[in-house]
Amino acid sequence: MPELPEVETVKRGLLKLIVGSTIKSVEHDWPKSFPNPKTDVDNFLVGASIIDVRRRAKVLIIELSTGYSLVIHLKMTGQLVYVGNKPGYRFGAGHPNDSLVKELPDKSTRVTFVFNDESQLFFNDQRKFGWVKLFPSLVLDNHEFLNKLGPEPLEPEFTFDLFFERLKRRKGSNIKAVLLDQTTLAGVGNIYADESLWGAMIHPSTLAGSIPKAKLKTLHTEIIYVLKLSIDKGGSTSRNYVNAEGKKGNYLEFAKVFRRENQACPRCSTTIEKIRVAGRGTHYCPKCQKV
DNA sequence: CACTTGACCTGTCCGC
DNA sequence: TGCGGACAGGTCAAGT
Repeated sequence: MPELPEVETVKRGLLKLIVGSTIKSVEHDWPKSFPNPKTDVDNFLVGASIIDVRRRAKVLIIELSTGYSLVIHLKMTGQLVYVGNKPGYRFGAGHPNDSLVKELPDKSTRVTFVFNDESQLFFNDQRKFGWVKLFPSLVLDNHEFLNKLGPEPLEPEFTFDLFFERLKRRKGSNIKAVLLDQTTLAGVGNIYADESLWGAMIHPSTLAGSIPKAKLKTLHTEIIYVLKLSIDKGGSTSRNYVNAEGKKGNYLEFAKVFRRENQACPRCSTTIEKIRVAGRGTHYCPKCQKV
């Protein structure tokens, strides 16, 4: 999925496109994608207006007028795409190369929301790992699911001292696994783990507990840098990702190592390698990222 | 607890 | 051209 920058980009799109809209009906086909009791759907979703759209880690929270919220995880291949009549908005207009989705619904559409003005929001998910769940808004802030997540890297709370503290309980794992662990730090996934480790010149297999403090300080800076840069570029489209208007993100044009195996390292020209770390494909420069 | 591995799914690509 | 296996922006529940 979509990591922090992609989810943030979707959130910003939805803020412009669906806040104020009222949900007229909902359809869904795959139970695990939409595991909600029918009574909740009838009482708290149908007829509800969209009040706000927020993000925590890689999770989207759509706050409803009924006191409930739609909580959405896109996992690996989830998309939330709006098709409708907002002024200035035309789905798929004119730029076929910018879009992965030509017509909706398609065969990966799992949930369809229809608004009062007949515009629609599609939750597509090829691999069916993602989900859309209704929760009472009041319990969300104390829900263990959100509570156990680590700090938001783009909030002021994410100081180097906090990062250093959080890393202490994961001294025995390699740093790549630690960056992917959402309870240590929220929002980094496979792309930005590789990119920030390249920036800090740390080998992805390095034991977290063995990294000098100065390098961790650089890593802290790089995490923030790559996440912000990616939001600037509208996120990364590696395969499936599109924003709320169905358009791809451009970060990978600026990526230093991710999906660039066999290309030259932009820093030292050594050939970038792809290996497996923490069970994930991992890209790094063997010369400037030593263990 | 800390850590690793397989499972959840569909689709695509690569080698035989 | 067909088929098998590996792999893909992510978590979880199990296992050690």
